[in-house]
Amino acid sequence: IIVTGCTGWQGVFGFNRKRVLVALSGGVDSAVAAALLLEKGCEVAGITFQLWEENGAGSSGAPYRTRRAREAAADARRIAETLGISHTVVDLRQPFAEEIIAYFAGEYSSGRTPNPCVICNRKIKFSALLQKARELEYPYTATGHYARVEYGRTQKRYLLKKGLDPDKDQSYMLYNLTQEQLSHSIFPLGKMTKKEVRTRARALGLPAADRKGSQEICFIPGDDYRAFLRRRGVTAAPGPIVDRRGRVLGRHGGIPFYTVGQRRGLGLTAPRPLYVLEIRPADNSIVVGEREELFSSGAELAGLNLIALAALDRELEVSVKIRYRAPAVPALLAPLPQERSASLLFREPQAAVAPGQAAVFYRDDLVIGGGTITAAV
RNA sequence: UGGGGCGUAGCCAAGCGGCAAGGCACGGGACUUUGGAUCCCGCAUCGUAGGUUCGAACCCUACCGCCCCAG
Repeated sequence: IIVTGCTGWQGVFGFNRKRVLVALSGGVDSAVAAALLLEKGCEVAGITFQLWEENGAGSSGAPYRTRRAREAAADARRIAETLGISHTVVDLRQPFAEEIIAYFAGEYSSGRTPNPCVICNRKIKFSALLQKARELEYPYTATGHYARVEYGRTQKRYLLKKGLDPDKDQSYMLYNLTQEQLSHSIFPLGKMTKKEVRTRARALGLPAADRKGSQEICFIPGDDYRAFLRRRGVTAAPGPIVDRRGRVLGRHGGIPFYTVGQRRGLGLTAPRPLYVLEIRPADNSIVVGEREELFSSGAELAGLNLIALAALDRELEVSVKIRYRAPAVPALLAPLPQERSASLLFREPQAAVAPGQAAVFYRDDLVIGGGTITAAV
């Protein structure tokens, strides 16, 4: 197994910088990442971020998940002990609530479908990780993500690449990272498969080795984001559900509780399944239609973050992921006049292009960049 | 009371003589660092009782229930 470990980085950063601060989530991946760095002779310290904890009993059947969240730090500590490395816990609940939770609720309230992890990685996790690394004088940071970083000599930029395990690749979630963040990042699992990671974890006797990876949004117990929003007092004014022709088919319980592409939970009767095509905050309506109506030929993006390019100054053939769990599809990426904006034209129409979601574009394994979908075209 | 219509799973709803579509909802599983996305699997003997028929949810009769029109 080849690991993008410290050795590979010495050429770039000099010789005696082998101190790595590893973010330990309490799960297998980050634990193995830390272990691999140790094997490479790095001086490793572990850090765990406390992002969220819901106080008070959740609504239906949430206690299990809630407890899990609370135990994550304890799990991480146990892992650190097993590995024989130091470990600190950093409380980021305040900034997390202000940045991520607020964004999350705000987006849903506006009829968009947020991707909190993408924002969190940039603004919270990697930001705090780098800051802590500086404080503690660790030149490198590492996480258990399935992705790769390289320095591109021709581009003179730090490049993000897909993880080699096609089933686990998490580069999508990292497209929003800054050059600064990438320049310090090591992803020890970038060339490994999940299976290999589990095997290593077992061999190392890591506590979390066989635990099933449960990855709901880290702050949503039981995967019920709607209940979460209600608990946070998100208001929901019921409104009409209409079809493309404007016929009223039913009522919805409030725009925040729906997402483009959604099929379940509409409570409508039709010969064929109905999907949410569009959410219109302007008149508080939700437009539904059949599967075929869900396809769009393109999308508009804002908040562009480029990784492999300094600027997008011409059209570019790329493959793009419209959502995390979707294959990359061919598309034409073109700059738009507005700052950090671009348009995408899919080679084949794509289903459920949801405003708020991230579009990440690639050339082969290389992440070119990404942006937030503002509209389906 | 007379005339007409209807009664299919929790809901909506196909079928109109040959082994009960589909959707919603529900249950289970897969997937999983966004999204009640996606993907699998499960889920009724057809208001009741008879009759006709090799065979009925589909035809006939009676009853029960509901709806509309008439007075």
